[in-house]
Amino acid sequence: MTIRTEKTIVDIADELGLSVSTVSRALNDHPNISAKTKERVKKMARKLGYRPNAMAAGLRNNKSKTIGLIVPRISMFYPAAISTIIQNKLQEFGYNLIICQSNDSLEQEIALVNTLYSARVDGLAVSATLYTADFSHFDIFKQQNIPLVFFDRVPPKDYNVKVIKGDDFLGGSLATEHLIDQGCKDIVHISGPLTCNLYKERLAGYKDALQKNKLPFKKQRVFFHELTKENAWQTAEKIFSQKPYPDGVFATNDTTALTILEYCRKNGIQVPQQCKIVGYSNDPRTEIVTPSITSVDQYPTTMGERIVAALMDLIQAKHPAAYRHSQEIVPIHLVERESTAGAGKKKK
Amino acid sequence: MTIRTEKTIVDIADELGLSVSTVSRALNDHPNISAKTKERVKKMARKLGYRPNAMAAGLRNNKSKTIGLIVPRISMFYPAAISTIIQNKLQEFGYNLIICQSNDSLEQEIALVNTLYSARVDGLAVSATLYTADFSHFDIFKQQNIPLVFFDRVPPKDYNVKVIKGDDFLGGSLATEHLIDQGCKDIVHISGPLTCNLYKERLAGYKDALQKNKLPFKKQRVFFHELTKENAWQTAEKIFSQKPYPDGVFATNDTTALTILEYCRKNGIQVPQQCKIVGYSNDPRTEIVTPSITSVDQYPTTMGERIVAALMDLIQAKHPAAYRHSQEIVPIHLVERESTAGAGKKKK
DNA sequence: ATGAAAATTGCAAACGTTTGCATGATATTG
DNA sequence: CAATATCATGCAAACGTTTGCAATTTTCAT
Repeated sequence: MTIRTEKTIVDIADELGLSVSTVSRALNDHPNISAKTKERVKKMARKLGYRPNAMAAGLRNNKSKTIGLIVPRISMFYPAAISTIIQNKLQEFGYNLIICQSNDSLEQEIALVNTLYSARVDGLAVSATLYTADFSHFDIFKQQNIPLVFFDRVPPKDYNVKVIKGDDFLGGSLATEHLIDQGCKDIVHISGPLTCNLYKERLAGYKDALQKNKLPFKKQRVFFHELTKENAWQTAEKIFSQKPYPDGVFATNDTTALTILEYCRKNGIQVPQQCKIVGYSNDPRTEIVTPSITSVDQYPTTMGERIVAALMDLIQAKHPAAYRHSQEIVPIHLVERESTAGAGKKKK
Repeated sequence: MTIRTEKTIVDIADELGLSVSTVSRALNDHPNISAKTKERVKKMARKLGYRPNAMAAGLRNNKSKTIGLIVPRISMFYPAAISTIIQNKLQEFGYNLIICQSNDSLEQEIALVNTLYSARVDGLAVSATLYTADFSHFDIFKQQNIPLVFFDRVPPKDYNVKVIKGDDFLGGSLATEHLIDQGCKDIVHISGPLTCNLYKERLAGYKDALQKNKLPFKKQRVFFHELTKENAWQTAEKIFSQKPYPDGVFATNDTTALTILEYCRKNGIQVPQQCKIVGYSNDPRTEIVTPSITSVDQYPTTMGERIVAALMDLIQAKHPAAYRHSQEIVPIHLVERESTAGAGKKKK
């Protein structure tokens, strides 16, 4: 039933009495082809409505001009912001982007790695699942020497691979220190699964800041949950189920910070007077809520640009030696807002 | 320098002393192949670490198992929410998704259509640019009978194609009527470029509601801008540059509504007492801001699911007759919040 | 005009699959 | 046991490009 009307390079060749090789070279501006032949060919291509078949070219060249991206979910602010940048940047380089979501499921992540490999993407950028501890399903990419870049949620150092991440230790420490500077003495930290480097490092930063400021680290003042809104609400209930209330909360993501704020507002706990709050990622929502929430900005634009730069680098170079561990750190900075306003002994 | 280690179907055949055709059929569970051969082949495939080459298969079959998606930008709530759903749904059907952003540039949109065609996507879903009036660059897809679905921002009826859209007329009218019900007499509407069906229809809904309630439609109470935050702020300044202030504002998107609220708060205009506000899309930000903003929910999940359903339908059926105009309407509903609380003569 | 160098074009194989048709092997029937 | 039906496998072409090498044409100095 399908009416074949797709024009190929062969049609152009026939029409012009040329060989397919000449047509191919003409379309690709090969130096061996005379200017006037190129013109003739291109004109005919336009006339026939010819569009190159990327799959055929890809098969022959063993490259797809396509990059794969795996993120937990594209509806979350930080990965969404990064995806946007990556997509736009890659477009400039003539690459397509296949965006996939693991939905934080290891099983889905594994499946995606395989389909993206099957699609023969020329490179892969990944922010792993919360629970990815074993990274061996990414081995094919290393074996076949296909550019592979991890960002944000990354594997441990011994999984030799290119890594671009934020300075989560510094972020955790700055956030905590800021709360201390604003007068907090009893700071709760809400963390995530420690399988994930992010939360481990932010927690370490939190500990470090307490220590440097001679405040005790208390195990029971650290809460763990799985970073959904529902869980955050439960954690809030736990935190405020008994006195004394903390005078500061450092949440490891903004959704949690927003939920804590909501809980406080609904339960008459004054923010920032009674309890100060800091979040992480500088989600736009933290800015518009009342009071606005102090948060750690992760420069998603920089992150996205660096990811693309790294991929393009690896694609160009492509000497098999590329698979050593190499880590790039994207800076962070604290955006101070109303949720941490206070007496504020100023920083020295 | 590259070490070829990619295993192909030929390697499996050699290893087992079978022909490639048998291997191919075995891997695809063709009925003509005996159970034990299938087992042997699959086992060897696993052992060799074989991964199918999607490009080779695609070239042969003339299908890529890939769908293209073009949206203005994936960082905006509504398209982002839809993309999420589409991606997850397609994954279930074994399709990859190439997400592209036109950045509301017609030029980029045209380029994207061509690359996606070159990639030989098996289907294309599009939410057009604000300024796309001529849709002829999508003609190739129609000519080649490749499933094509427009959603949200869609072409006019005479561009015979499958269309899935929200009920924007109803949305505009419900929003306006709600403001009237809450006691507003002088309602400003902030619209977008009328090249885009969405804004035209919401505006029509606004007019209709005024008329039905015997309120005058005044041209100078409708403002047009390009829906960025900066422009929204300028529009706010224009609106409140002279008295009388409007007692209601119906903004055609949430970013604008949020900006109007911000302006009001900074300038001591009480919301909702002095001025009520309604937005469009039910962006999560409208819920958390103070006061929370009434907005029109567009059921992005439903939209995403319908898009995928439509694409899969077209892919299955594929009788060339598919290119008649066909329109599907996704319902909307008004989510009432604090920004329109008021006397409220209740609806009959 | 001659020959060699330079510029342009063509031939044919290859990329990794899938599939119509033919062939070979096994089972079934009278 | 032959003849036939059924099942399992193989052959070879095709999908639309790209590219090394060979062949042809043009250019240019002698």
